[in-house]
Amino acid sequence: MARPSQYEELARLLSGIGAVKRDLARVLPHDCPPGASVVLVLLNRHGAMRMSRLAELMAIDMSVTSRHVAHVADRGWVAREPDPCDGRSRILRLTETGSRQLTRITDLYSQALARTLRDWSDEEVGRLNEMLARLRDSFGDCRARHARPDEHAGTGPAGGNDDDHGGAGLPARTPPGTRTPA
Amino acid sequence: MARPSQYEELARLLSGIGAVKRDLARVLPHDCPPGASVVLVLLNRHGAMRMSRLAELMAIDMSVTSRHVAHVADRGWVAREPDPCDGRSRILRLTETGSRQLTRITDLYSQALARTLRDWSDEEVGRLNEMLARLRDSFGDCRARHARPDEHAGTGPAGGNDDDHGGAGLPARTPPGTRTPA
DNA sequence: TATTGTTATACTCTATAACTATA
DNA sequence: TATAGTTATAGAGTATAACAATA
Repeated sequence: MARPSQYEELARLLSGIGAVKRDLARVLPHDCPPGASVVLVLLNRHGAMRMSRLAELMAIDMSVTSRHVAHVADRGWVAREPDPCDGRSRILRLTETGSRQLTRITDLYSQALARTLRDWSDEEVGRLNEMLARLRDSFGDCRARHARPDEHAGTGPAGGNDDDHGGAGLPARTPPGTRTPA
Repeated sequence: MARPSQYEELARLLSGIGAVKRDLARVLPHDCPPGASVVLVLLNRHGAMRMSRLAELMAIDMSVTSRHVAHVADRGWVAREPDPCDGRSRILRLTETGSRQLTRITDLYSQALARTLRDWSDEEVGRLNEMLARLRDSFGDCRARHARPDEHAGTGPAGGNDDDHGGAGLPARTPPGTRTPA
């Protein structure tokens, strides 16, 4: 348990991270905004999966996920294949074109970060990453506990380690969309 | 300079921080969303200031700042006083009511963080804060360099240390609103 | 003519709710 | 009846551009 002032400071800093994300987003191509990019990143990292699983990884509602997926599917970067196990479901898979697009945006993002963080050592960036991962985990615990292991992975271009489980869900009592009454 | 894989990891983690921020935002009162809350926090921390300075601290366009300020001014939390030095400008100042509102939202935010980060030590949260502050500074360097010291501070309820200078601005070559062509 | 701030418009992202199709 | 996914609608946040008032 930290001192209250530390929490206030953290709250303030988290708010400022928005500007960092906005700046980074500006290096992306016009037809591949952050939401679409994340779809490609996660499909590459975790392999083919269903809509619901992707929504869980992105920690957003499935309706929003559906729109992001429609965007990348329209451009041929992701294929929506029927799920042999469940007619209601669709399996999302990164296409070859999508894989090339992912390479492009990953390069752009990394170059921007390399420019901006040129005075950070590899070890320092590593420590920041660890902290952010732990922060995400602390917030995502309740939601992530229910996450099943990738059911349809393995066949895709899949990535590697599976330490990512998206990231949200409040302490446990505040259901999404519920705010303290004014 | 860090390894490219570290940058990719960081990009992925930053994207996940959005969920953390959304969760935190849900504890705020309906009539005081994040944008409005930040206005109160910054006016308390830096003291009375002009619109342009606030926009700089928030690292957003002044048109957006103007809307956030209108929101909190409508509720009596912030007063827009004429600037004796410049008829075009307005001095923003936190009111007594605004100060009480700030206390409320700070408590809500801190309590939410305390619940979520109950297994983080004070020192660990401190390290995370340092990292985030440095990250913000790395991104905000070029924009912050031009920031003048608070001109109209001192008189307000002003806070303390002035190590905050908002936070954004890309490496230097990418002007706001410019994306790599698809 | 340049600058401060406001307003109108548009875009991205998100959530809720209604709806279709399948289990 | 319950679940997977889609679509319509609404709200928060931001950026650009046009505008008013002042320097």
